[in-house]
Amino acid sequence: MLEDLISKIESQMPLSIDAKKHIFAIARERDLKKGSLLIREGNSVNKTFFVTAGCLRSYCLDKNGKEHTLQFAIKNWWISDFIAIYTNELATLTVECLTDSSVIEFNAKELDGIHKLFPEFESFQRHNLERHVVSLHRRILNQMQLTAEERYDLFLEQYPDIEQHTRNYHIASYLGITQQSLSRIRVKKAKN
Amino acid sequence: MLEDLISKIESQMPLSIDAKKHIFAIARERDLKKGSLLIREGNSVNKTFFVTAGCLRSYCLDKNGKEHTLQFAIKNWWISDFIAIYTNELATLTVECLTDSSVIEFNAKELDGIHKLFPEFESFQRHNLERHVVSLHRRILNQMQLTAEERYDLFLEQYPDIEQHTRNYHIASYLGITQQSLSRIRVKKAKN
DNA sequence: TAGCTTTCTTACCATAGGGTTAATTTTTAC
DNA sequence: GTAAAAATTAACCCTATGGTAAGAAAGCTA
Repeated sequence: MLEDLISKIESQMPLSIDAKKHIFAIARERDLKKGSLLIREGNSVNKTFFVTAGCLRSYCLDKNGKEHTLQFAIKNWWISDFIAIYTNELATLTVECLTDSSVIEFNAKELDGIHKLFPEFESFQRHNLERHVVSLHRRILNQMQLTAEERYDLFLEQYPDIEQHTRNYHIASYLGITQQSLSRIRVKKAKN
Repeated sequence: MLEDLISKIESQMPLSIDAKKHIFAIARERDLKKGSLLIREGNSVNKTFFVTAGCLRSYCLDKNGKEHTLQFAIKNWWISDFIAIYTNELATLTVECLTDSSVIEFNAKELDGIHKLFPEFESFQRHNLERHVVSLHRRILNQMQLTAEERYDLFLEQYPDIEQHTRNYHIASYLGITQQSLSRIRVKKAKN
């Protein structure tokens, strides 16, 4: 529901009536079935999604057809193909609903342009971009310095409830291992 | 030299005399010896660096004392510990000069605050943040879907002149492999 | 509930890359 | 320019993870 987004914004900044109205005007609520694709590799992209229920992921296919999950998104997270959005290139990612989900859909340019109409959004958006940078830096560092098992532990911490919604091979493809390796790790952990 | 930065900015946006003066006022030119550390893990960080000559890198140490290079920076690149800058946490990275280098040092908050005095910087800074996000996304995807050899090829493309400045183990620690593995890859490529 | 489909586990062997050490080459420092 | 230090290569074997395939379990569908 749109109220989820409004309260998320209001937890970070005061929101005028007019600004709220504008958000209502450019937002589109969508309910989606498990398996729906919001963005498809190779298509043009101009939408960003705020998740209000369910679970989605973005992934790419490598030249051998193997999937690599870049991001999961649950309630109150944003998801899109940010490479495509920020570079105006075609999508290299696919965004898929892992469960029945509800999202708020925005035209990325309209959303991005809010600060032109409502300058109070300027630092809010800047701050979100900075946090995005931080989370990506962290992901890179974790991938470099942690073992597959440590990355799995961290995943369970960071996404405590997501395991119910995802297939093992989704998690494996996020961790950068095969589902067989993940299965081995789970067996090993169950023994301890 | 500061002129390098000015012309880099002017290649992306018009720059008023006043704005230029302001940049001169908050910038500090520094010449550094090979091996100097600009940021040390564990210390507080409030500086960002624009490289005008030489070559630097940022890296972290894992719990086994192994180095992992997050970024290289050559002429016209920015480098810092962006996690620390954007979260106000202590540095998790170390920034090191790989060669004698020249940088322009900024207080990160002052640099970031330019758009408050000169609003024309707002979209410039936003755009830089977006490009930062894109490059990090790309790094993650490359690390996930390419082999060590493919990542090395890409590295040579992206940093064509950097090999002269860096030790093999710097490159290996950027690629996520050991220097022995990199050595093997180089031998293999030399044979073809 | 039965039957079908998908996912998960297990076991096998294969392989990329890691760790250690020693020999060689390159760089640094005097 | 030479000696010392550091980096690279090479060879060894080791380990974590991958690929394939088969069986077990779970989830859907009728």
